Amino acid sequence: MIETIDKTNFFERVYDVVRQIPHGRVTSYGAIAKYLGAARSARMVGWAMNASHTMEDVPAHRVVNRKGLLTGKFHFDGTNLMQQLLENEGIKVVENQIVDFEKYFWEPTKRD
DNA sequence: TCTATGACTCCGG
DNA sequence: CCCGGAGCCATAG
Repeated sequence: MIETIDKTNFFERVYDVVRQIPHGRVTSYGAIAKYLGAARSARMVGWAMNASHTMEDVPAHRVVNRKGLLTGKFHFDGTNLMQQLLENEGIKVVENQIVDFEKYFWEPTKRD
């Protein structure tokens, strides 16, 4: 529940949304930012993800840019760890880009 | 307080 | 869709 989150922490709001991403689905930074009411702060979402390393329940690998490109894969420990995690969820990834991105795309507002 | 930065996005060509 | 440029804004130093 977003309302129950400590709104003082922008990061935690992002983390909460990311945690709500269904298994086998992905979303974009902009979608999250928009859901948080800061559509122009997509970069902040990415920034928050950078700090998500301290979190364990934050599937940052399910968050990609609007093109479905794994822009943050280099921030993971392994070179292709992010891709492996996505493929493990049934998502096809080629050249650091999610195949049929629109098909796997998940919008926070839908929370399907 | 001010400046730099970024796992982004939008816009025009 | 690709490319270059501009905008946005929270956090770090």
